[in-house]
Amino acid sequence: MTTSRVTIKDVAARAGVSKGAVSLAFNHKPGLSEATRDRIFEAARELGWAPSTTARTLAGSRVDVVGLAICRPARLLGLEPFYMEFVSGVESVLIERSCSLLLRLVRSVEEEAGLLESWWRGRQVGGSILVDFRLDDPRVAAAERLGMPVVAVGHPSLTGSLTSVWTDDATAVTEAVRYLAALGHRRIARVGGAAALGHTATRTAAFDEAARALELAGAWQVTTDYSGESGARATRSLLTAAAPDRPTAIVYDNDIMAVAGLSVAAEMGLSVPADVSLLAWDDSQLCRLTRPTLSAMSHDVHGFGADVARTLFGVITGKGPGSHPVPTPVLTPRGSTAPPRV
Amino acid sequence: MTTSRVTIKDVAARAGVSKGAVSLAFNHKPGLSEATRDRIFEAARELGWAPSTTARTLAGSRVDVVGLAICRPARLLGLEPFYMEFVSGVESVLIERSCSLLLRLVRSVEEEAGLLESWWRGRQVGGSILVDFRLDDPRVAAAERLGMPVVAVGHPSLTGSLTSVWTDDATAVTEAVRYLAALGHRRIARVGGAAALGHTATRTAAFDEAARALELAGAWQVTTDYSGESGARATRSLLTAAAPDRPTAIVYDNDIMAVAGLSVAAEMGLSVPADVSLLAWDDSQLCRLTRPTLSAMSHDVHGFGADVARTLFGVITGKGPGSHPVPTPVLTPRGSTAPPRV
DNA sequence: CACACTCCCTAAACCGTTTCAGTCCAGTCA
DNA sequence: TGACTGGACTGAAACGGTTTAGGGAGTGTG
Repeated sequence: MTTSRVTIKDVAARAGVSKGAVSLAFNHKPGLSEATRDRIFEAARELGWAPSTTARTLAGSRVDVVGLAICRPARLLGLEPFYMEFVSGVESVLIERSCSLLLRLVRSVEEEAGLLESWWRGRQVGGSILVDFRLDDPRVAAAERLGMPVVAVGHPSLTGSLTSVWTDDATAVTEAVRYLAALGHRRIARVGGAAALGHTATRTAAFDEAARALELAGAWQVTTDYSGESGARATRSLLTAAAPDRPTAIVYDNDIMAVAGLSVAAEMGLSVPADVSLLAWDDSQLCRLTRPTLSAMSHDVHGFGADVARTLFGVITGKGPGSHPVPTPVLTPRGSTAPPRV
Repeated sequence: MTTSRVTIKDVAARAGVSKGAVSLAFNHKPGLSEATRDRIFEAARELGWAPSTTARTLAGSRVDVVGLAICRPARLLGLEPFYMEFVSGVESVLIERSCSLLLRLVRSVEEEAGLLESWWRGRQVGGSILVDFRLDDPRVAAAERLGMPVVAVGHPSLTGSLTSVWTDDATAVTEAVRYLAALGHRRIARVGGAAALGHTATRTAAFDEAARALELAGAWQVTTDYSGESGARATRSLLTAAAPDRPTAIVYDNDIMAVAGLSVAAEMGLSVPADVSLLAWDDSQLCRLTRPTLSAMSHDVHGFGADVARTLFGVITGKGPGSHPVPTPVLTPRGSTAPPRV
């Protein structure tokens, strides 16, 4: 049984002031004596009142909701530790601005572009976070046209004039390949993520370049859908070649596929790392739970999410477009990488 | 460059009707001729107008947002495939009602109870989904007091008068233990989840009861925080006992801990399933990626989320409280369970 | 003493919808 | 013909805040 909703008017009456005064107090704006201010807060506390964000939004002040749409098949989403960790990072900074996160799962970037427009026109969000950029992503044009504050998580080459936050995938891939080469590997493969994704293309190009620069004897790349099954299938196909033509090291684009690869190697009677070295990406707890433990290119996804959120607030408050690189993933060697058996 | 926002007034003007008429048309309410209706939609299409949800909410119609607060340490969240899959199930039904999900990570259920109140008072959400019930959970009283439409994901014994959706954990645990006993195991352990959680208590009680009923020679239970590290630690401690006193089968409360357990067994030179059988819970893709593959108590988390969302809509539209069991997890035997070595 | 200048605070307009009491009009019936 | 009915549509009042022009009181100045 709720008593009829308490509004700003009740608070004003109780404090013996006008609605406007209450509004000023709650927005920490000048023009009120300290005594009045206190009286207002006291009244609000007694009545258990907090301003209605809906009314506040309608009246034209800021919108304290930020949007995040994710476009991946539901089946794969659950398994990617990345997103939840990213979201928790985003939340950590939203919370201190008392903002909320509007989360939406979509089936295509086109749908997401439409969603963005309706969010923005309907003033449902004050800004949005865009992830998983494709080449020629329609969201870039949509956000630019709407003049909507967004932060694009992806390399500036993919995100047009939008403010972007990105990890240097090219350098990370290069470092991964160099590391394996330094261990003595000459035949290296990479099991990539979704081909449609921009950062997959970046990594693919960087891998090619690194392989060329190091004059590797063999370099393979395949793209997948990030699922464990795909990772297993890709690994199986890479490892069926006879020993001299087989890769001696495989780099994966996430850790799920690396775990799957580990399992396939065992199934094929190959020992890791003696017969084949495995290197994961997006280092989550999972990499420390396997036998052997998985070496990985690890980065701080939580902190990444926080950076993105902070950058979005910058854009919302009118900061011009910019490009914000975050620290490159660093190599964390564990038990799955070693020099190849001679 | 956005042109000044287009509102219902513009649409009304263009269609040559009043604002009220446009409202009627867009809410599919009677009182308008077919011709007028068409004219209105046409005008709206030309202007690219959609009603502002903010104004709509303020004007007192329904709120098309549902809340979900999750209370687990950020570090663990990322790894639990459960939540993202659950969320994707929830979304699948929200989408067809064109609703959105307001997601919030909180640090305690007390904080969540407060959040619930501010969400409800501020009309930010039309209802909420409550997960991870504790014993004597403060959210029950909060939701009851506010008269807020919520669905509680948890056993009715924990959720007071709230509408609940729940899996029959007791039966599932019993089935798991029976299965292992049927294979010939007489010494069985369980590595449970967080002790504070209601369903952990349910499972613990059911395990005790099953062990008693089957007159097992040994039964162990520990609670953890669901993390891989904890799972590993618990497993290590269970398996250090000398052979005759050691459990020959271990049941885990999620799959991350089971994976960790598998790795610990290998580290201790024990073979799975010959020396020890392992049974996971919350069957995700992960269980098929290990060597051996993990047997699990599996259930359809996506469908579960969808059920919960549908139930919430029922509550929002005034359906009285109820208790909705969903299918009990079923045993999916794979490579990690077998009769004990004699 | 008149004037300007501050400082607090109020009143009213406004945000973009929904809702509801009416108005208007064509049609039916006695 | 006049009374009544019902359908189509309008106008204005909410909804709960923010914003801003301006009013009144107090202080310093010439």
